Amino acid sequence: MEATRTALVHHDDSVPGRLMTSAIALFARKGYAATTVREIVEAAGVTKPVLYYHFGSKEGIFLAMMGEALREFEATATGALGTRGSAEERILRFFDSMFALMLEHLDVMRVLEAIYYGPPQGAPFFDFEVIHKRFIEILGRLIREGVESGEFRPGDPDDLTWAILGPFEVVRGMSFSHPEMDFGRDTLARLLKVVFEGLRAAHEKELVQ
Amino acid sequence: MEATRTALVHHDDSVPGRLMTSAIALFARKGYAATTVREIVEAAGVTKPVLYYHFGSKEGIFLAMMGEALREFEATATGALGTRGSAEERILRFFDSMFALMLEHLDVMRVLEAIYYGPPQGAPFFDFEVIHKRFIEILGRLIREGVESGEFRPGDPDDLTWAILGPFEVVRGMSFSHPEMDFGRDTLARLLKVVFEGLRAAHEKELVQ
DNA sequence: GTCTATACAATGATAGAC
DNA sequence: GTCTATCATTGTATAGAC
Repeated sequence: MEATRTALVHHDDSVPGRLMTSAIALFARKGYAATTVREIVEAAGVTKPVLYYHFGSKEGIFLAMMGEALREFEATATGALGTRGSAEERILRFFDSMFALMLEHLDVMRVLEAIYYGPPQGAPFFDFEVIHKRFIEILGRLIREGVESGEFRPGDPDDLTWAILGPFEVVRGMSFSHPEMDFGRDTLARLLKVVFEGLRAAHEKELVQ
Repeated sequence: MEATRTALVHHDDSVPGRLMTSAIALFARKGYAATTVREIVEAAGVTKPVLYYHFGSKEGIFLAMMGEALREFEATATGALGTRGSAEERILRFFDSMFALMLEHLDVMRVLEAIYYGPPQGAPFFDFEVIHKRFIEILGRLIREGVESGEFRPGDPDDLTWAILGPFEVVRGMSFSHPEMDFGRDTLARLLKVVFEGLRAAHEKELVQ
């Protein structure tokens, strides 16, 4: 059950690395429950006891995979905060970093999100909540700074936070369901700008409100 | 393999209805692959051959479930279009109808989306694409009308469409991952208003662009 | 660390009586 | 239409040799 300590998401060609690479690809393509240990070890070119030796169980390799993802997320999120500029610029930069990280590890993210948003598929418990919570917390702080400085219009900071999260959710979803449409970082930036700016025509602004 | 023709999502207490109710709840809670036929029939208070008699297979009951969902979606989407008002009002109404439908069938949606956005979990093929496509197509048409009438500012209609989809994606995700937070229809309406209006303060509008 | 061989429970599905 | 009993297969996991 002991997990390895090396960075397995950036899979080297060691035996545990190859096992992890295979597991990620298979979990992403078929789901956790539908993937068999036999398939994982065959794709890695080893036999079953090798997986049990290195990861202890099917659950073990899953948890190792998620643990590594969590560490990378924390590092990137923290790094993206140490920049300067307007609230709008900092929000753009934060989303861009997070989305780039996601695109780098699309398969891991697919597994992670399938379980976070959907049925657990028999996968062991993993506290995805800390990731989601931290993401929203960072975003909320950036929004609040923008409201306090007068850069953003007054309004419920929570509502503004959820609203600006929208474009990220859209490109995230499309990256999974329609990777061929290439909803990349530029698309995300464009959609964010639309939300910053609003949809209404200028002359409508005073009319409605 | 023959599917029943009655509305199974609004489960009556017939035997096929009870089987469908159980299957929906279990697929939603554990995932398609992780749910066993034995669990379904036990929850429905019948034995295994009964499921095979009515639905032919585990795949059969899944496909019946999705077929029913597709029919309900089509009916609601078409109904939501026959209303008048400004583009903004019609968009709000369209989203509200779709979200209400989703909340009514949270479990079915959880299964559907887990497979649409994530790994298929060994579930049989179902063309979810027609649902997604029709959703976007309707939204795009409403946006284009608003741009042409001058109600919305000029801009790439596709970008505006994806941007206004954001709030829906946010409340959808939160309904699944945090049902206790009650991201309901009112929240959706508020977030949509934020996007219509934009985040920037009024005096910033001309400065940036 | 990796192998062959296998234990053993659970799975989807069916035969045949009623 | 629903049951009991059972099948063949596949699942995770392990023992023991090298």
